[in-house]
Amino acid sequence: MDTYPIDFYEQDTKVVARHLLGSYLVRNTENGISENGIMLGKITEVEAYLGESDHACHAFVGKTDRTRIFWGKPGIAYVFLIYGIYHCLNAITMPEGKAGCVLIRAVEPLSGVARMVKNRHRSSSERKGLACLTNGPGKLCQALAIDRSLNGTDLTNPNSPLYIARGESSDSQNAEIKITKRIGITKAAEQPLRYVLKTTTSSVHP
DNA sequence: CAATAGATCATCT
DNA sequence: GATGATCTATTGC
Repeated sequence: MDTYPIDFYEQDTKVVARHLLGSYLVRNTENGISENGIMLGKITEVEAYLGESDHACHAFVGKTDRTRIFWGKPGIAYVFLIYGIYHCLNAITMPEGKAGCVLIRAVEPLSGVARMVKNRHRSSSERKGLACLTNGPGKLCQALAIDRSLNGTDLTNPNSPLYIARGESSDSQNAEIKITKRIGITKAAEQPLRYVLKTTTSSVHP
């Protein structure tokens, strides 16, 4: 699978966000034993966080131990703990020296699904089916075993335990993308910076 | 079904 | 000592 080069992530955060839709999130847990340590999902929902000027972005507060990564190399994973329980995965964007990131909010499970179910091991999630397995930032991190130990991972390197690979048609996606306000934030909540793939296999009425 | 309370901790003041 | 870029379980119509 082809990863994106660094200059892909150097683009404007909104551009990167839009193009990450339809790309693949690959988790390689490489236990050295079985080659089936790979879990794979298609990115279906993201949000853009625009750096120092964006009140909702962690980088808004300036450089601290936690946020310094924002101004570093693009194409790097920023993983943080939220509400003391769940993790969120972001890809750092913009050239070195400028802050920005894209939050991965949802993926469609494609490979290694059994392991994802196991990682989540909620009895209720088995009842609700696959649709509820990775359709939230905290959920997908749980399913793909993503935690703060992966903070700083190079997402452009296919040898990383976690990386992002190109989708099939990054061109003709414009018509399939829905843009809405970001979810779950209290600051700068009005801006339309959430990007959703319309091809949501709507799972209604269980 | 819609609304909401509670879990739980790294980070920053 | 307060605060979340969330999720689940529970309550109340």
